[in-house]
Amino acid sequence: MTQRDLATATPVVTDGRPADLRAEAFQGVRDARSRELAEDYVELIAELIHDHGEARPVDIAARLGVRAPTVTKALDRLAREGLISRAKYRSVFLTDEGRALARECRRRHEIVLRFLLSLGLDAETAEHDAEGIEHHVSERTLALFAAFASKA
Amino acid sequence: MTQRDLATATPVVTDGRPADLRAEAFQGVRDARSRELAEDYVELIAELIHDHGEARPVDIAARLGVRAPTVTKALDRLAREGLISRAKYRSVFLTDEGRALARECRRRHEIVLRFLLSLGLDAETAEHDAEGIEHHVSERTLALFAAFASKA
DNA sequence: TCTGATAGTTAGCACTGTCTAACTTTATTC
DNA sequence: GAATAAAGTTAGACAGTGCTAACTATCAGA
Ligand SMILES: [Mn+2]
Ligand SMILES: [Mn+2]
Ligand SMILES: [Mn+2]
Ligand SMILES: [Mn+2]
Repeated sequence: MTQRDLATATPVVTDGRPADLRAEAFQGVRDARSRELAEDYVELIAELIHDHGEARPVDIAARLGVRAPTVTKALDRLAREGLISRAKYRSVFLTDEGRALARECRRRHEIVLRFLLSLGLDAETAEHDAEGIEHHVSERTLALFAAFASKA
Repeated sequence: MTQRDLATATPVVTDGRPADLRAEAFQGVRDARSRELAEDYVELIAELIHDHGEARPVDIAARLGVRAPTVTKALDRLAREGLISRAKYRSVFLTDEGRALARECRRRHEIVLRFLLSLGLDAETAEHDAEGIEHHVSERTLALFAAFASKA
């Protein structure tokens, strides 16, 4: 068997799935990862505005566990992407688009969280895991999670 | 209410949880994210070695859906971290540490995958979501997933 | 209204993870 | 065994995500 055979023998199969389907899955995960930050930021900003009337960088930093300049830079990106609006030395506002994304993220977060709790997980671990998992669940999975949680 | 009050009123509570617990969760997610790449690589390398006798960069690249130089650089990092060993222009081997990590990742991957399937998710979406979720499930959650899948 | 404390920004560093273009090495095939 | 194809590396670009140190702006209280 030549190397080329090894690499591309008719449909390339490793674990029973063609290589490009796997590649697609990995691509999807990379995409999700690139959106994670923005999602956590807008979700948190919406929450701060709701609970305290405004979202200040210092509060964002404290809750995310990062330093102030990290937040400044991230907010610049979010502004560039049209998710927030801001003026120098002032607190942050969500654009319509940002608000929509925040709502969507909050929904995902809560479905995942309720699901984990309904499985019997303790509250702290559930919050922990939900914070990561929320960015990697498809709409289909989410539907199953929601159904399970309301049945349980 | 002054700004300082807003930020640190006795225990800072937003949604019922103190800010540092949340920060810890986000820190955990950032840590997980920084391990994701290494995990996917060693898992895939182990699989290629098992199925084809060797793990060649070109095959890794095809399955991950990235270009060859991306793989070269990633493999350099993995070697630096002691997870793989390699010689220039040759295929890749796992160190003992790499093999151990690969086993652990494969286990997590399979538990998450089986769980999603047992919830009723279709195979392709399950693979997709598992590829992302696997890096963000705690051992506790994993135990609940495994129990649910074997009961179902 | 000063003034000191708090908040925010800027500059600059480090590392990750992706790419393309160009080159080198290895493998296949005639 | 020489020519060609395939695989792999190197160099260099660029964006993201984090940090510290140093500066600037705003706010709160005397
Ligand atoms: Mn999150
Ligand atoms: Mn969240
Ligand atoms: Mn994965
Ligand atoms: Mn995996």
